[in-house]
Amino acid sequence: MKFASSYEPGEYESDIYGAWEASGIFSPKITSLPIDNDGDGADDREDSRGTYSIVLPPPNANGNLHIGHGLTVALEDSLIRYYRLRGDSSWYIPGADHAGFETWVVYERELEKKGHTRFEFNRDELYSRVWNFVAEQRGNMELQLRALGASCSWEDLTFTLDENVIDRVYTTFEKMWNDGLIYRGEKLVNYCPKHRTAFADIEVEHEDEKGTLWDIAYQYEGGEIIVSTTRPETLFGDAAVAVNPNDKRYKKIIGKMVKLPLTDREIPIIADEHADPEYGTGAVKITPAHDFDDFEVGERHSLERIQVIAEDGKMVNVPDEYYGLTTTECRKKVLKDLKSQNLLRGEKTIEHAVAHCYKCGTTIEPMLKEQWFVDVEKLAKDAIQALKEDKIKFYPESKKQILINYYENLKDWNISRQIPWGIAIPMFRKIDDRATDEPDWIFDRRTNLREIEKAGVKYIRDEDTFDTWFSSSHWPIVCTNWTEENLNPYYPLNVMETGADILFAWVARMIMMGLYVTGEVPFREVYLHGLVLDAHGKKMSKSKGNVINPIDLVTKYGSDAFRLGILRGRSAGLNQAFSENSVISGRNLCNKLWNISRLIQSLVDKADEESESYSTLNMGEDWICREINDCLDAVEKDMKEYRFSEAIETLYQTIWDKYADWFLESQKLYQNTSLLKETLKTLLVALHPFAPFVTEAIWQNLDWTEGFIANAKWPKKLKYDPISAENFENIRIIVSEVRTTLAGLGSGKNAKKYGLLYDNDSLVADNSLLIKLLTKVPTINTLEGAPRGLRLALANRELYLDVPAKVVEDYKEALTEKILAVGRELDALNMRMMNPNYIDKAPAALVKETRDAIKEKEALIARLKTQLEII
RNA sequence: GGGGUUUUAGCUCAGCUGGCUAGAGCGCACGAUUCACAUUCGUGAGGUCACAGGUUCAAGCCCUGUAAACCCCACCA
Repeated sequence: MKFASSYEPGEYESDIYGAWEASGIFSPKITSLPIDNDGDGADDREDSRGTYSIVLPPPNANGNLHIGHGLTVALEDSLIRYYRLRGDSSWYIPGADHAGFETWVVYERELEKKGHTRFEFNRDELYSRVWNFVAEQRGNMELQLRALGASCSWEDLTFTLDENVIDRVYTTFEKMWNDGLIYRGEKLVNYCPKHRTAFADIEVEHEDEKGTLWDIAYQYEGGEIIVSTTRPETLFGDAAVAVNPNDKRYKKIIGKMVKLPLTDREIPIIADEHADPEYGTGAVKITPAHDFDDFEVGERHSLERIQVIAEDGKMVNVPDEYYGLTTTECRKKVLKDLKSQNLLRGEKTIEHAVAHCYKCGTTIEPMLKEQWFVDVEKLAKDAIQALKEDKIKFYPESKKQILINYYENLKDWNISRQIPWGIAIPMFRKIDDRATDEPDWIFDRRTNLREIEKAGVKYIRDEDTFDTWFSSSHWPIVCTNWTEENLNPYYPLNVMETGADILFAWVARMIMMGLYVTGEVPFREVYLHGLVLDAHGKKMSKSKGNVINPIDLVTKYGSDAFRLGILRGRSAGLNQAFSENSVISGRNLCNKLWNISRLIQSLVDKADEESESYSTLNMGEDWICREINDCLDAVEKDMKEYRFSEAIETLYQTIWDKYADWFLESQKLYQNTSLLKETLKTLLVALHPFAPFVTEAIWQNLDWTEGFIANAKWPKKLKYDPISAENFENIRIIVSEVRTTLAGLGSGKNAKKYGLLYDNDSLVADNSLLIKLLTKVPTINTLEGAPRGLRLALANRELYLDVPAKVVEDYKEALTEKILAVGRELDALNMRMMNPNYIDKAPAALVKETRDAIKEKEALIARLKTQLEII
């Protein structure tokens, strides 16, 4: 016997994965390139697609997978495996992300642990150090993906720093540069003084915090104006005081020069809509170099941008006594000095949003820097158009409009990062001042060089690297090897499956980049999953200690159990709780299926006949064929609509409740082995996308299966007799009623005592063995003489449990309750029929259904009442 | 400040185009049993579907409003 009495995933999983990988079934070769006879760019073959492609959102190369990756793989691999079974050439393309900033933070921490800082090394040294660090870490993540069952084509693994990726990124950058979509600008950027790098808006986290709003007097001849600020230390960078042009209080003094406190400088009072008369004193100091709003006010009024906070977070361009202080120290001193000069006129506590570095929590300092920007206007416009034309379908649907709103308000994209770990920006700055005719910046791919010479002019490479999202927005393009010359059947991807949290950062940018580079959307559908929360619906975090490691669950319960568990009860776009219970339930299903197979294999072993083709021989067999077909229909529909949870639910019910508890039980009377084989194979294949390992382990253990189930064909519908199938439903109803009634009589042991009597019922007579088996009643006989015992609550059958009069007496109360309950149902139905509008307006079929139901209930009540009278 | 999502059994969630006598898993209660499986089998309890109106023959589902929770976006000094 090959089947142990329970399924032990640990004994099979790694061997199975190894066998799959070695067989090459995960690596689709593009066997036939498109055939384009008429030159319209479209593939002329009838079945022009036949391909199914998904890229794995590349996990960070520097660490372990977390629960979100577990969900990602469960979703994506189910799709990939399903379409592979359906006969498509499925391509699951794995990747790894150098994760510029993320990895950099991890590495810098390592450096600090060893007592070093980044400033001891130059950019190139740092780059190669991180490269080695990542190379050490990367294998982990890839092994974990295998443990989750991801049927990736490993030979196609793409790393975000692979040469072809960098190449493609440079090509795009060059095209954008030539199209005028790239510009260098001095703008305020989000700057983290700890990490010393700029961020995109999206990488900044805003939090409401308590702060203080101070009132400070700025004096002029014959008067003063009180400004309100939360950042007194930046006053050294003030270029003006703004008031609202409609603010009557200040109208007369617009244009006056005021003396900037603690300095000798004078700044003007200007009129600008930005000043809100309702807020504070209605007058606001303008610091263009250190505040996003003020920057814009400064632009409108051509104000000087005075930088007073340096990149290390310390004060510069300020009077000596403040120079070199941190912003916090400086704030204290400024307040103290203002107070001593009697210029501090008030303070109050307010609540305001403060920007933080999403990694270290340090307050973001708006900083004036020269950076590379992408002009997003046209890119966003094209993306919006594509979305409005429904070129991409979203799951959940609501995300589409959210994305359109995002595009509509998108600001230019800062793509410069001041960290060494990343793709070097291929721009070189002229250092030869005499070459006045030459442009200041030129594009060149030779980023391995620090200096280059062109036409006798020397240029030095920009030290900055690209924002990670600039390269990863090319992911569908680079992973499928799309090129200008190659009509690639795998591009666009069928679906982009990823976390809803990176809709803006990643999905939005892939769409813009896909359209810009290829002229086509990069994927036809987007499925977004939500966060996996802990069992109580709280976010998982290290500090809360509620983090669940997917690999721990895989080790404990098996990969399939994890996949089934995490998909259960989950729908698109929602942040939903997850608990070990659902994994346990998945583990139980695997074991159930294992034992079902064990039973069937043992039955097949015992059988002598060897029939290749199956046919149904009794009602139970017809019934299970019908149920399995319904299940296949449901699963197919669910997969098309990404309803993973429902597909699994249906499979679970079909395998456990229908196949095992009814059909296999009924097969214990005698066995139709060819049908057993066929139905088991069908169910195994249908479950395979979700539970790849156990289905493969079983497949390999069965004597009558070939090849890998991972590479099998999706089952065809089974043939059966529908009338016979429906008859089995009646058996089920009878059996259920017997069981319920027996349970209502008290002890389950009664089943051993009481026989079943029938009057003129050929269905029961013909299937008495089966009914005995399923109900455990000892005898089934025809009723002789007057009715006796307990009549079953079935409308159209004369069935009695042969119980003594005293027991019937005890059952009286239950019977009365039953009559009342049916009566209530009957009343509800009658109410419906009494409404003439119902008969007029409801569909005829429904009205008939109601009429039939009424007849049935009436009959049932009549029978039960007779029974009551007999008692 | 703007937007979105959620609210159904003790817990986690289904319920797709309105037809529902509202389902599942886990948990709970009662019972069974060693011959595929205790990771088992059978039975059951438990819900005015957040609240208030409305549309409809018919509302968990559609509309309006209210409340709560969560999330995203946003420069408010």
